[in-house]
Amino acid sequence: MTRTLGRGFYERDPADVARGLLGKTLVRKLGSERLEGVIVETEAYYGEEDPASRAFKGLKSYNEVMWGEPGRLFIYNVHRYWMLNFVAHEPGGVGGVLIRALEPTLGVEAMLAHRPVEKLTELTGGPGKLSVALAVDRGLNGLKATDENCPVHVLQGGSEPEVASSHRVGVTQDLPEKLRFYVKGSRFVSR
DNA sequence: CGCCAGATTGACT
DNA sequence: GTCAATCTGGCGG
Repeated sequence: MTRTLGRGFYERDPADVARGLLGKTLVRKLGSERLEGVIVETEAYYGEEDPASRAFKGLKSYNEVMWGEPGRLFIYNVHRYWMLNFVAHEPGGVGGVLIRALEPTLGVEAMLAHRPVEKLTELTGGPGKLSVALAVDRGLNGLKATDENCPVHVLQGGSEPEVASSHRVGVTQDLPEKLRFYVKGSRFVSR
């Protein structure tokens, strides 16, 4: 019997949560369909002290969930794509973890219906790609992923992969810390 | 209201 | 390598 990750998992420093999510299984329930993939790449974001964070400009209606309960979904738009994040921070803090890449394990046909591609590594190897494949959009923002009935949640257990880190991708102003984490050697990690 | 920029992607020189 | 698509919010008139 697999269980979903609870609030305690997400109520830590975002970098620890980002590392901890690697190797775990992300579940997307779509009606009667069930899509799954193993998380292979994440990035941590902090609050108003992090110039790359959506929380940098202070509390706004679109980013308010970053101040809220750890384990909720935080979804926002960049260009024409949706970014899937989990709210993660220590008690009283602000932050989140961006899911950047997955290795598809279940429901590949349904994912391909959302996002037709030749190679499987092109299906979920990037934050925008993965959201299209899993049909993630704004409508999921703020949902409690700690609830196993949530259409998006993460399972306990999984492997403990070898983790590598680097600076975050695509940000104009990064912090000195390396806040991007990925499974070493995975073909599904973006770029 | 109009214009700019962004944690992206894909098509093209 | 460059560049634009297309959505959302920030900001100035």
